[in-house]
Amino acid sequence: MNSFTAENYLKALFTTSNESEEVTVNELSKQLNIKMPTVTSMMKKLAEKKLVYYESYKPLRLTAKGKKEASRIIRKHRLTEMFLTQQMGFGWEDVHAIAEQVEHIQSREFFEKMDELLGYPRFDPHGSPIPDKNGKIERKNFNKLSECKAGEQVILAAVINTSVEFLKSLNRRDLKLGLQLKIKSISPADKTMEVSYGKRKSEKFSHVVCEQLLIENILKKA
Amino acid sequence: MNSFTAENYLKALFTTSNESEEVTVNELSKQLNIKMPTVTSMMKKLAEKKLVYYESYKPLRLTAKGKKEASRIIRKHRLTEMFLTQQMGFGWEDVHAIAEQVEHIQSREFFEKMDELLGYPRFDPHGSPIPDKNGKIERKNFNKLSECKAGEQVILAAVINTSVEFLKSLNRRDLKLGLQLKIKSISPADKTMEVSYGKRKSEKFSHVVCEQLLIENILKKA
DNA sequence: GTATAAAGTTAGATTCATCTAACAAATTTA
DNA sequence: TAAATTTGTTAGATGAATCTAACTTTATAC
Repeated sequence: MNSFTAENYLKALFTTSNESEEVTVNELSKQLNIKMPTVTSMMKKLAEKKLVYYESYKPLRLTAKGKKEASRIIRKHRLTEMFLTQQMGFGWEDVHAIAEQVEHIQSREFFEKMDELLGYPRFDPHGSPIPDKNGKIERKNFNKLSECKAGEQVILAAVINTSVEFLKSLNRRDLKLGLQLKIKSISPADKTMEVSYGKRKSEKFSHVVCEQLLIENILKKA
Repeated sequence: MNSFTAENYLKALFTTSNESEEVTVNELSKQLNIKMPTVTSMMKKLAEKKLVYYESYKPLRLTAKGKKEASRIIRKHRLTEMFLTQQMGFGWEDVHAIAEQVEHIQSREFFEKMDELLGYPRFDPHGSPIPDKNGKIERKNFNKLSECKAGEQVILAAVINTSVEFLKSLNRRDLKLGLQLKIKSISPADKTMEVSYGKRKSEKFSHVVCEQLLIENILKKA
């Protein structure tokens, strides 16, 4: 089995799995844009390699080995995204497509060097955590901006939607991770939020947009 | 046909071809470590795509289109090698293996950014020319150190042998591109050269080694 | 200048990742 | 709970890249 192919299945299994760490053949098929019979047959092969648990008609689950392998790939992807923005000057909207390719490079040294040059970052340019070398992922419980109340002050910590269009729309409004946002008001009609940040004193964000933005509460000094 | 595969054939055709730009099936087969029948069948496919001229029992030749495509890949390879040494801190002995993988990445922007960050370099870390965007290659007529005479002063411009072992052996002797070498004497018995450079006042290089080192004559002021 | 060796091709097999068509199981719905 | 829908599997085909075995052409050597 081509490592490229297997890696893409593992990554999809990892990122698509719900809280119970399960994925259905159907979900995976849609995610990868590969027909179900192909997925089934690949799952059998990955099961032989002890990377997934596979039983007919049951949801799929990564084994510990599979999880480790998957997070190794996600680590490479996210380190690459970080490298592309921090060291090469790409915008956060441009890095995904390139990282999808770079993540398959087989060279421990290459990614270790990136990590070192970046100062061992813990989050990628979209705020997603970078798994450590053992596959451990820092789980921060960020809340959605849409769940905040008027008057709150929060910090933009991550974006859920990482599509080029969405990120470009955020660029147009000078929105970046780390910015402090102040919620001035929320429209009762459609939940549109009026927010101020940086030099922008009054920006309106639709509810749909607010659901794609993850925030961190500002730490209170003891 | 997978672009990865085709790219490797094109690259090999380009780098293996002699002055008359011809390569035999046998040579290509050895170069790529792929059996002759496989090469033959791939050549027929590349011929359909107008990338090579193929006629039964005749040597292979890249078309103009094929040459352009091949030098695009070599450009990506060499830019990557340069990026790895200059921007990431790798040694010249470590970059080839990584560049073999990175060269297949499909992203104009990625390589343009590298080029820009590097200041549009014209040679890679081993002294090989980096093809320009149109596939044009600067041909410098470097001479072999082995052909120099005692008393000459020259500059180390490139290495022919880019194997890890050879480059490490040069590292051990503090030899780098750009160094000025002074040929102190040549043993009549085995053509071993006694050379001085930098802080090294007397280093001996066997004839075999001297054949792997390309030099540039020092420019005389007008 | 024929015999031998080397190089190249053809034919046919294999493995991988994919597909479609047909069938089976599980889930949802009426 | 039986019918309809969705999900999943099996079987069989396809195209890509590779191989080996057998054959043909070209080059080399005596």
